[in-house]
Amino acid sequence: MSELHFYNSYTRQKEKFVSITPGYAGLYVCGPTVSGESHMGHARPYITFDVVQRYLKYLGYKVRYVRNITDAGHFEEEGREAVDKVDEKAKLEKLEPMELVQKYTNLFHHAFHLFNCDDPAIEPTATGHIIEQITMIETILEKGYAYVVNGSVYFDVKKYAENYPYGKLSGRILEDQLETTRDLDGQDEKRNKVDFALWKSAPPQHLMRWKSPWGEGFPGWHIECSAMSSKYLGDVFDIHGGGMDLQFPHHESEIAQSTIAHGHSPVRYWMHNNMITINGKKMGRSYNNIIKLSELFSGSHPLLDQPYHPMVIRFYILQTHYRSTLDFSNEALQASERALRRLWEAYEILQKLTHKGNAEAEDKDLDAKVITFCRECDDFMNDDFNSAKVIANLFEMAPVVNGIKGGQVSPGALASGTFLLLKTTFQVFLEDILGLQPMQATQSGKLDNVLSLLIDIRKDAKKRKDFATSDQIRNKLAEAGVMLKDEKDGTVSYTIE
RNA sequence: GGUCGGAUGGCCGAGUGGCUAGGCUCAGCUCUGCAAAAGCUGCUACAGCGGUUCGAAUCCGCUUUCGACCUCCA
Repeated sequence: MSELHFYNSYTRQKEKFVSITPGYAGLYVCGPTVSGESHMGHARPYITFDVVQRYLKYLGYKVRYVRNITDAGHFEEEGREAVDKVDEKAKLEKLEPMELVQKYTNLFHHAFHLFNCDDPAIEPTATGHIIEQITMIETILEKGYAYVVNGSVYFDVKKYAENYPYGKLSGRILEDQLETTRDLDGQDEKRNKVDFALWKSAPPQHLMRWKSPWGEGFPGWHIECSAMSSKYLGDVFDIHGGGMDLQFPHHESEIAQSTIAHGHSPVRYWMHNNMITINGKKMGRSYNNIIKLSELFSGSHPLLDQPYHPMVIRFYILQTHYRSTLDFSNEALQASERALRRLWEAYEILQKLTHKGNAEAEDKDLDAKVITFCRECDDFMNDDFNSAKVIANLFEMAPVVNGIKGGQVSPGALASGTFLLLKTTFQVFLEDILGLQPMQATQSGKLDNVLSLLIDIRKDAKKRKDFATSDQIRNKLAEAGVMLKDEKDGTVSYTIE
């Protein structure tokens, strides 16, 4: 079997994954800012890295998955006065800031449970790690790479860039940055516009504030991830993930801070997922084009033709490689819904099928094909987590499964070992690695009883060739959202929408 | 303006220098009382123009065009 390789944004090439401690893998993913409801764009990273995390576990790694909650607001540094989004929103919603962030943290958790994302092993909050952040800032000050102005602390990027490769991750050249940003307004406390805040002095009306050696204030955005990732994963850890839009300045700043504080770069492998777009444009709060997850699940958004099940969204995201943009459209989502339904049905059929036990395949060609399709799934995941190709292979095998059930493929076409491999591959990749689940909630026994009564009545009608009655039952049930299906063997199955 | 990344069949989307991913839609056929489902078959694309090559959608150059980042952003 091949070995895991994936694209490292830092080196801009695919690299073989070698963990720092054999058998263990540390993964840090930038979590959400909980000043508002999560939208569709947020689904991309957390589903992507959920699969990464699942796959590492599948490979046998003990994974420590850390994903933070940013519950201390960031602030706009340039132009007007600092605006803290949490602070601002709390005032708007007339909530205590911690009340606000709790509310949106809860909503976030709820949504991602619906997506069947595993909970991270540790989910640290920014406000719970103020001391760690202050300590780290102090270290950076001691090393001479930060300066204090009016109770705020700024990181000296220019000085850093003289000694370290600043801009490598995001492909930026400091000189360009300095040149294109010459027009500072006189108010700016920073020595250079490229500098960023480690700690910000809080204006009097600011609700979220903590005591620090530099007066009351609040931490800068970038420092929380550095402080928390190093606390739980160490000064150097394996993988850091997040959206591409965080590459600069967030991740670039993380590297700079940690490099000074700890003496070396913090991360071995950087991974960045691409954006979800809508009409070709990135979906984002500032573009005013977001579709909230709650709206997606309920269908309550002008752009939505219908509600979409969380599993449809998950499948839709995994059908595309994580480094490609993914454009939203109802057509695409509906295609995913049908596709997932078909694939899942084949999977359920497969789990119920039994093999007749022949050790030798009756159809050698088909047998060999199936073995190849199964084995390739591992190779595809090992090649930069290519879930799109895994799904394509599963679809290749669906007709084999359906064919066995429908009689077009002989029950002994595959050798018993291959049949078992097929079963295992579907189960492992679909459920364990891609993290998909059935869309249909398990029905209550009572409804089952009612339906089987109707099905029996209809069977009698069919026996008597009373198709008017049998069709009436089927049609009326369909109107009520229950689809009946006459199987080849005379049984009747149904699905509930 | 700077940096970077895309442009693939009706739609969504993989992708490797040569062997037509996959999904959805559509059409035909098989099965079926009918339907649905399923199976089979068909629809063979890579923005344009040059170049490298025996051969390029895949490599290079130019053009057109879309986007991301350079402020908060997943």
